Amino acid sequence: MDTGTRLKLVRERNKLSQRELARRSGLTNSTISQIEQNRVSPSVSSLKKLLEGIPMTLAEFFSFDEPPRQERFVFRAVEQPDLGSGGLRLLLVGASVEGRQMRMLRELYAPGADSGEEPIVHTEGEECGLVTRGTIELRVDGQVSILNSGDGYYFPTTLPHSFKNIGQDEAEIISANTPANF
Amino acid sequence: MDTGTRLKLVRERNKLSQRELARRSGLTNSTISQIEQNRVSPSVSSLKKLLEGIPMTLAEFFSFDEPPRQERFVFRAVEQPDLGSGGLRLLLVGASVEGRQMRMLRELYAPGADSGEEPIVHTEGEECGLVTRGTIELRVDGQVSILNSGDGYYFPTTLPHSFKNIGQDEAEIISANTPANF
DNA sequence: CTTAAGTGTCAAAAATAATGGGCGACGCAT
DNA sequence: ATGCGTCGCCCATTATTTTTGACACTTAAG
Repeated sequence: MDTGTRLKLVRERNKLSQRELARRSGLTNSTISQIEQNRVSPSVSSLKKLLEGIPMTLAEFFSFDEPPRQERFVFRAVEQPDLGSGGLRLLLVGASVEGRQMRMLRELYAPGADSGEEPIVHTEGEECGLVTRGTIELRVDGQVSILNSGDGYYFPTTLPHSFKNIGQDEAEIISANTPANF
Repeated sequence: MDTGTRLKLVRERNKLSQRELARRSGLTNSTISQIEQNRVSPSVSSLKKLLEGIPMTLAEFFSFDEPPRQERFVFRAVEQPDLGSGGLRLLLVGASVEGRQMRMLRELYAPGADSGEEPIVHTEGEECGLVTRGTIELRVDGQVSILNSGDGYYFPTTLPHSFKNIGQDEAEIISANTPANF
């Protein structure tokens, strides 16, 4: 969705006229008109001023979108695609959900299997999970922890992290992370 | 945090030089230099082009905060507070994490226990989960499904929904929802 | 009907952002 | 030391955005 349409939607939701929003933000009504028509692309500073009159943050503005439309709610075990390789299976729940905000995985580690060092490709985001079977060695930012069934974790994905099954049986983790990268 | 600093941080995290990012985004390195020094405020269209070269969305860019500072990553089973009542235990993972975006629960349903009809208080948000033990009857927006171990679900929290353990043994669900309400 | 205050839009001037070229500084190989 | 490639920054010109000051339209009141 383009910036102009988005602004118009936000403004109308708050029952503000272009002129009223102009007064509150310190810009002019003409500017707002042109932005909403996508005749110009506002500078970040201008947009920021506009949103202060709403009020709304830039983050909220850009993450604002239509409620997820979907017909399917249930994703059977056999329908979950495997994103892993080798001794590691990563089964994705809700693969077909359009525009989802989270990614939930059922992670199955063969004995000795590990996730490999994850490169820091993402500049934001959080990851959490819970061990349901087996014994996992978790490394986050240098810290090493041993997790057994029932233990959970929560960390920012900006930190280097890796998982390894140090038990003799298969280990299982249910994890969720946001945003739903790939 | 200002836009320039933010961009610089994001660019450097992805190990891109101003010129490399310029090449990828179609803008010039001079522009990037000036933006990062906050000598100019980029237009949304320019910023969008820049972020496409990262790649990153505008929403991600503006919701990017300094990495959540926290010392603890692991949350043991015994440390997880119980938010449920009656035959339902809701164990919260990462309770003490400041400003987290998700809420992960380990949900334990006694035979016959249910979650009750959840009122629609939230105008946005998503919920997903996976059944790890037992048999659950899930109702979402009138649709009824039976889920067994390994089956997952994903739906918008704007829809009415409820869970019930229809098996003879305890049932377990690992769920995550966003935003981390309450 | 007339007036006044409200709405969103438009065109030309003023202000701001983006480009293209050039600068000194750094690391690295010759 | 010299050259080479890259880094980020600076500046004058060009391109884009923002303001100014209109315009046409709608609504409600006199």
